[in-house]
Amino acid sequence: MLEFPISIRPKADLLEEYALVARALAAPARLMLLEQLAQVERGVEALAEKTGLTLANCSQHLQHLRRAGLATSRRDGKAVIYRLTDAKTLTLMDLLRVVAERNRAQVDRILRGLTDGQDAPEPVSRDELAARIRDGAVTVLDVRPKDEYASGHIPGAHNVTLAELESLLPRLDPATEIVAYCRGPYCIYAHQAVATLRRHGLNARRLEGGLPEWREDGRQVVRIG
Amino acid sequence: MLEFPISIRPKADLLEEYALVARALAAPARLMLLEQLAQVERGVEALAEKTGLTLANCSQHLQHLRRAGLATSRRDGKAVIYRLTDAKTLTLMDLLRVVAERNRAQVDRILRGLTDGQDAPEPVSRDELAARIRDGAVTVLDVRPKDEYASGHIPGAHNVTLAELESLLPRLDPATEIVAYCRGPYCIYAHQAVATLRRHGLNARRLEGGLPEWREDGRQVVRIG
DNA sequence: CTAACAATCAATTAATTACTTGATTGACTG
DNA sequence: CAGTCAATCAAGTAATTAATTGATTGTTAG
Repeated sequence: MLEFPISIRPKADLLEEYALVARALAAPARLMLLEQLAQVERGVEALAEKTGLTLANCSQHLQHLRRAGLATSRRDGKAVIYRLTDAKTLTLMDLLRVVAERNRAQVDRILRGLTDGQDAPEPVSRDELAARIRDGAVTVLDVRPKDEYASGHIPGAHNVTLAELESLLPRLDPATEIVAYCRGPYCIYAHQAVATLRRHGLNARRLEGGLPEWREDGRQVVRIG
Repeated sequence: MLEFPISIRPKADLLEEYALVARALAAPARLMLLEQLAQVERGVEALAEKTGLTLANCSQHLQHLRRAGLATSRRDGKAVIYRLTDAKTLTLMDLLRVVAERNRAQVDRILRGLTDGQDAPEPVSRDELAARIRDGAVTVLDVRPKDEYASGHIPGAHNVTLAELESLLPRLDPATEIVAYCRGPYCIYAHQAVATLRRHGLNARRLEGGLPEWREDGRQVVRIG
């Protein structure tokens, strides 16, 4: 009779299992994929295009994420749709960022480079933004690509890509506060948008976290189509 | 004039920074070191002995942890003492465990092997244990090595290694609940102790987390010497 | 200053992991 | 059922990372 053998080095085997999860987070390509999956579930080909990975490479990275339990997949006709397993994955991603920002001077240097050395103001909390939306006292900008905006965005947010932002500047009111958001903790679009807006004298801040975190808080999200 | 160059691929560079933190967690040897550092700060030689790594290898792993911001070091005479940077590191370690336990059947299999296939009871929360200690209605066992017990333990806990446990069995009262704890989320001593105790008809459960988590809650810890 | 000790560095080898290419599988479509 | 499309697999190469060994640095003690 064949049984699953019990581990003869349980401690080493357990550590190996935990390390497997960490290894899944240990490649930039997979962090990029997780960021995408945090926006909306997608098939392998779409993910490959979004991230610039080749199809086979993308598939292999996704399988790595699935083995580690960070993503799951289901078949839908010819396509295999991947999504994040649960919010624990988002939490893990954000903790990585927090630790890196606290302890790696290099991270500050990169973020500062995004704003031409200006000091960026503190981000707006999601609670605060929700309150200001209720009062109508804020312009909300979603700085992600059109398709991601379409698959879910904060109610009332206007979709403006960075390329479009310049042409929008004259129509923005310097008296109204602007809050910009993007994909979440790893995304730099909102940083860049806020830097551009402030350079032009507008009162702009970033939202803390991005659309995935807003959704995860259980707040309302609007879909198109 | 030389300046720090601003990043020309800020997104890729940021992801590389976050992946660096994850990579630090991606080796069993380093997880073992982090578990040790969670008990008490130590020099490189002591850590090498505790983990079974060679001195040079241990030093290199510790430097990897330091680069990632998970550990920090200070010089004390001839010795270099390493410690965890902050509680974020503990949180990261525990999240790895949670994700692995939720999604990796292999983890269940290993943990079940520790208890001869018995179902283990739910662990006791730290709040509950604190309350029971106040009432005097519980025997607390610290199942770690003597030196780790000496460097900090839960008030009133008795230090019993697994090797000593058998000889203690006759002196334990089946009517009093026993709570066992060890190093924390990656440690299996408490699992094994509880399994042994229950096999002998005693009413034993594990503490949720270990000494580092208890300390992190801001609860009292006793030192010897 | 010299000896002793703790830790790190440098260089090599072994082992893993990432990416590419081309073949294969599975499921729908006409 | 053949054709098509999406994804995976398999095999090979390139790149990274881990562990070992021996030399070197910094610090204290005598």
